[in-house]
Amino acid sequence: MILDITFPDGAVKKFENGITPFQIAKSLSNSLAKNILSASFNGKPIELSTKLSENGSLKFYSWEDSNGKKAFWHSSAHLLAQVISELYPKSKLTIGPAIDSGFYYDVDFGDDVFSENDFPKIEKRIIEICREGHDFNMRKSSKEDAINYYKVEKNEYKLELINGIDDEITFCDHSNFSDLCKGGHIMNTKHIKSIKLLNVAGAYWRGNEKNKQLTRIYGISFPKEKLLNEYLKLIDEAKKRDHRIIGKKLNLFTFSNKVGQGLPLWLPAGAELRERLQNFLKKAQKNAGYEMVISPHIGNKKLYEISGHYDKYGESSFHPIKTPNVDEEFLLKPMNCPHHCEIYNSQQWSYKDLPKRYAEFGTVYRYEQSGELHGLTRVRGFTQDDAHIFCSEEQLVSEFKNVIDLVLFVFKSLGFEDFKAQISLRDKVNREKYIGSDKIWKIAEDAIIEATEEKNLNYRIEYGEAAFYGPKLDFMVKDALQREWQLGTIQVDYNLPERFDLTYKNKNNDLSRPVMIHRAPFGSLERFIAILIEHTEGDFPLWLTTNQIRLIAVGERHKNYSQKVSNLLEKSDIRASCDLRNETVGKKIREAEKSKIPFMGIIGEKELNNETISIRKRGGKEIGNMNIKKLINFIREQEVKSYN
RNA sequence: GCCGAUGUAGCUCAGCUGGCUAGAGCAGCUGAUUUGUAAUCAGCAGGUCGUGGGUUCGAGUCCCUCCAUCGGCUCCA
Repeated sequence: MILDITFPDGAVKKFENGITPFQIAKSLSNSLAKNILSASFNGKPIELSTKLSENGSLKFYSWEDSNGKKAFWHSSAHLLAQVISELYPKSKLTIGPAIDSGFYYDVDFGDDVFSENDFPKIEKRIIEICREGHDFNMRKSSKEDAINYYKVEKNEYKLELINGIDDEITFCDHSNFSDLCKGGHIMNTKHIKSIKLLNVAGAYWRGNEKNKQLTRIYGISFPKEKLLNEYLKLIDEAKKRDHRIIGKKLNLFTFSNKVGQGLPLWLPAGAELRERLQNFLKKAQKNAGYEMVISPHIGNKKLYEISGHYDKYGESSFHPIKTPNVDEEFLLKPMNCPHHCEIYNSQQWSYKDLPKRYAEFGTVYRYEQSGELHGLTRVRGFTQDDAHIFCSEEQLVSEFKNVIDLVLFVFKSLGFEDFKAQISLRDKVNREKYIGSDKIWKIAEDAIIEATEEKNLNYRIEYGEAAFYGPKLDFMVKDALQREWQLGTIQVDYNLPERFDLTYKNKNNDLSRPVMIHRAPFGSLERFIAILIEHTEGDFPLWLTTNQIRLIAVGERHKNYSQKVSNLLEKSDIRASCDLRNETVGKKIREAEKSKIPFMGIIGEKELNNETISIRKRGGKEIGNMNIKKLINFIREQEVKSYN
C-alpha cells in the first residue's frame, strides 16, 4: 500500500506503508532530518519513530517550534527521572511534563531531604547518559502488566494514574529506564547537549493541598551549550528589572519588619508616582461619568456576613477588631463592594438615575498566607482603584463595554500592549464555592462573553477562576520573569444586589433589581506599579516620572543661573531639580542617569553667556542648546507624547 | 500554611574544612579640588555577623527555635 502524506505547504507526496516520520524527513533532506525534534500527524503529536499506516497530514517541529521544545524538554524529564531512580532507589516517580520554559518532575523522596546541593551530580550523570545515545521507544502495555510493574515498585502514584487512564496504556523506554508515558519524545538522547536543574520546590500531588507534598525539580535543557548560557544571561537580565530591586534603587517604597510583612511603605518618590497615576485615572473616570466616594477602613463584621465575604474569606482576613460591646466586631476592610452597596442604598433611585458609577481608591487589608507575599505584587495592605457600577439589566452589556474601553485606554497609555484577556467562569463541576442560581450565572456569563466578543478582544476562557459572586474578565500582564499577574478586572454580579436588597423604580413604577459591575483597571496600585516598573525598568514615561529634568551646573559661577532656570521650570509645572554640588560634571551626569532622570540640562560658561541650556537625553543623546522658553515647550511637548 | 534555599556595615558582596582586634567597593562624614556630557583625590567613621538558645577551651562558621527574604506549591474577594 502507498500512503498519501500531506505537508504544511499543501504538497502531497507518496510513501510506503510503515514509513516513519524520521525516514520521511531524511528522504526530503538530510538537514531537515538533523534538525527535527518531533512531529504531529493529523494534528496529534507522534514519535518520529512511529510507523505510519494511513493517509494524513504530517508536520515536523524543530527547536524553533514550541512543539519541538516541548518534546525536547519532556524527553529531558525522562532522563531526570532515570537518574533520580538510579541515585535514589527509594524515591517514587510521579509526573514530569514539559512547561513553557523547561520541564519538571515531581518525586516522592520519602523521608530523604532533597536540595539544590544534589543538582550537580544529577546534571553530570544526565549528560553522561545523553552522550551514550539511547533511543526513546514507545511500548504498548496491558493495564494488568502496567499495574503489576508499579505494584512491584510500590508506586501508588503511578497506580493511581493508570487507574485513571481509559485509552491504551503506553510506556516509554530508553536505556534501562521505563516510564508510564503517553508520548511526545525526541528520537535519541544525544540531542540533549546541556541540562541545568533550576530549583526545587514542594508541590502537592495532583495540585491538592490535602494530598502529600512531593518534591518538584525544575530544569531546562538545550540542544547546544551556547543556548544554555544565553538563557542564563537572559534570566540574569530579567532579574535586574525586578521591581523590588529598582524600587529600592529609585527610593519608591520599602518594607519594615517592625511595621509588618506585606505592608509596603511608600517613600516620597513612590507616593508621588502613585498620586500621578491616581490623578490620571480620576480624570479618565470623570470623563466616563464616575463619581468619587469614600468609605472607612473598617466595617462591621455583619456587613461582610451579609455579602457572603466573611463566610468565604473570614479565615484570610485580619482577625476581627473587638469592641466593648461583645456582640459587635469590626473587620479591617477586606474589600469595598459592600460599602458601595450601602452607599447606593442610602437613597432611592429611579431607572432614570442609572447607571450609578461609584469610584474609590479604597485601601483594603487581607491576611494573605506568608508564603504568598511577593514584593508589591502580593501584599497584605493595598489600594484598589475600585468602582462599582449599578445599572439595569439592559444597560449591562454597554456598561461592560465602556469599562473594557477604559481598561484598554489605561493599558495603552502606559504601554501595556502585551496583555492577555481572560474570561473567568465558574468551575464546570465543582459549584459549591459560588453563590447564586444557575440562571443568573448564565445571564452574567453570557453578558461578559457578548461584550468581550463585541470588543474584538482576543481572549481565553478559564473555568473555575470566577469570583464567588460572579464571572469576570481579567487582564493579565507578565512580569520580568514571565510570571503572569492579574491587573485589570471587570466583574458582573447579580448576587450582591440581591443580598443587599438593592432596588430602583422602573418605568412601570415597580421595584427592580440593579446589576452590579465591579471593576479595577489597575487592579491595585501596588501591583500595577510593580509591573510598570518591570516593564519600563524604572524608565517611566515623562508624565509619570518624579524628576523630569536635572540641571547640572558646571562651575561655581554657573550655580545662580542654574537655580534660576530650575525655578522658572518649576513655575511652569515642570518637575526640575538642580545639582549644585562641587562634583565633576561626569559624576553628576552619572548620578542623574542612575536615578533614571529623562533629561539633563548642563549649564556652563557658554550657556550662561547665551542664556541657554544644553540638553542631554537619558542614555547619552545630546539634544542641543535652547533657551528657557524653548525648553519649557520642548518638555511639554515630550510630556504629551509620553502618554502614548 | 507547606517544600527548599538564603540572612555579614545604609547598599552590593568576600570571609575555605570553627582559631589573633570581621574585610572590600559604593554611599556617608571631613578636608583638598571649582570641575563641560556615566565615578577627582586623601583621611575618618560605620558591624553584639537576622533573633533566642545550645555544642565547644574557642562560633560569622556546627546544631535547634523563632523572624524575615528568595524560588516554587496551595490560595488570590
